[in-house]
Amino acid sequence: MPHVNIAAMSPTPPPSNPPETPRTGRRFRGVALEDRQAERRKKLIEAGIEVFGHSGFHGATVRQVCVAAGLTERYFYESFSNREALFGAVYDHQAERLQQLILDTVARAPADLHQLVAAALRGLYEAVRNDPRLARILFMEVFTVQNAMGERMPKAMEGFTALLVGLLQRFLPPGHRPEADLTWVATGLVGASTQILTRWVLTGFRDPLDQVVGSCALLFDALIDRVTQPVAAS
Amino acid sequence: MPHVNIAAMSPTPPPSNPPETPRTGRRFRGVALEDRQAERRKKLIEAGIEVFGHSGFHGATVRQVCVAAGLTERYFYESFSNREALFGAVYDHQAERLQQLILDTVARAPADLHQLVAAALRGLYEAVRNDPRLARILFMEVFTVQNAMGERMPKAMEGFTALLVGLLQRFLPPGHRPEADLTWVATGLVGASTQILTRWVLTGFRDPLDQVVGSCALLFDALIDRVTQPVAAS
DNA sequence: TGATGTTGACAACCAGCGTTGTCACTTTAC
DNA sequence: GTAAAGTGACAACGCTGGTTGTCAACATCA
Repeated sequence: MPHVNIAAMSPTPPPSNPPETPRTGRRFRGVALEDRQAERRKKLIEAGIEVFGHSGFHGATVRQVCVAAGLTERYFYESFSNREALFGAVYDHQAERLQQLILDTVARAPADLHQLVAAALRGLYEAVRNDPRLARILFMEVFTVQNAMGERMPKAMEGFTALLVGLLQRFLPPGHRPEADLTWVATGLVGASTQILTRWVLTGFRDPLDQVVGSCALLFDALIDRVTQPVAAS
Repeated sequence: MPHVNIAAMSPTPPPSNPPETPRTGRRFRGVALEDRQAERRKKLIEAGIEVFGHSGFHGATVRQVCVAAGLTERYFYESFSNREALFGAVYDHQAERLQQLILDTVARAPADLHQLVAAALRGLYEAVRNDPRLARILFMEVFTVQNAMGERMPKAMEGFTALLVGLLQRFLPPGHRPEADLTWVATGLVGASTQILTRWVLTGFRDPLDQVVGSCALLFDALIDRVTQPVAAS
């Protein structure tokens, strides 16, 4: 058994809501208060993805989000105390999507680490190409949001990094490198992936997916080989 | 001769100002108009580094910058049309510093690519540790400034990437990889370096320089070895 | 049917900040 | 010495956007 608890990587699994949800308040158009609120919150997050992903955090206004959500400001403040709070929720939502995607790939992974890496990267890159807002929110805008992101972003990045460290430790002969070094190396690989991804987005996905994924995988493979094989020279 | 024109990498070398600078305007406290303006501009950029590096672009205000510079708003708008313009100048200034630092390392580089990479990374990381505002401005805040940065940031990143591609092409047997792939790989390595750097900054330089540089260099070395040696298996 | 919860549209308030203007004071040039 | 340029402190304007409040229309439930 590897050290990594892959399940623990999954961000805040929805607590299987207790069967007896005490529905309070008056029903409206047939739906309970909680459901209406949840529905609005969902709409706001979806609108947040759209607006933040398009205009960025600082370019977005609460009013824009509300228009996109088809709701009014009042309901914005019903679900979120301010714009930053919405961004936090949006970020978590998107990060969860990506992590889940990678975890799925890892779960039904081939035993070969190289193939596993290639598959995970491909899934990641395809997802972003299908929805470039992902990249902007997760890898660019985060940096700009002061408060929540001093916490959230490192957490998410560490999530990916830890997953990678776990994989490396699982597949590599133990004791080859101290874990601290592995963490830095994994950090670097995460950075390489995201930088390539970001540039790919910015250049309008000009180069084919295979080339981009292949180049990124080459970095992973090189590192894996290097750490796997006993040191040769120098 | 390698393809790279290293000199061309250097951003906008100051044009050796013509000997006969037609000093206009009245002298004040013994200095000419142009010199006073240049002095103020310099102070503003220095203040910009301080304020942007501390509060970020969106957290900074023109007034803050002016206070830090010991000047008034009027002189801000004398040198820069708005806050974004100042950020652009600050960014260029810092990017130039770093690029120059790396170019210096490369210039008096050992013939061994591994040692060269290690030296360059060490210089880079030391510079940032000595002035963390560098990292924030160059690797974080850029993303958040819409207009100018859609241009500037890619340019600067491409600068580093192109330098790296040039190095690889110079030291590697030619024709091993298509250049397009090399560019993506170099992009990844730049991303790895900056991600590690950023995380190092955010964790308060807890881990020792040697460890961080070593881990980052490991990625470079692994890639270099992999591309240098003829493909083994797989 | 009537009282009350719910919604939507939108005005209003408030603060911050970019930007421009005012004015007294200092330095320079003649 | 005097007029004009230069400087510094700071007020003032205008806009934008976050946040709260108003009000009429509609839905629900007794």
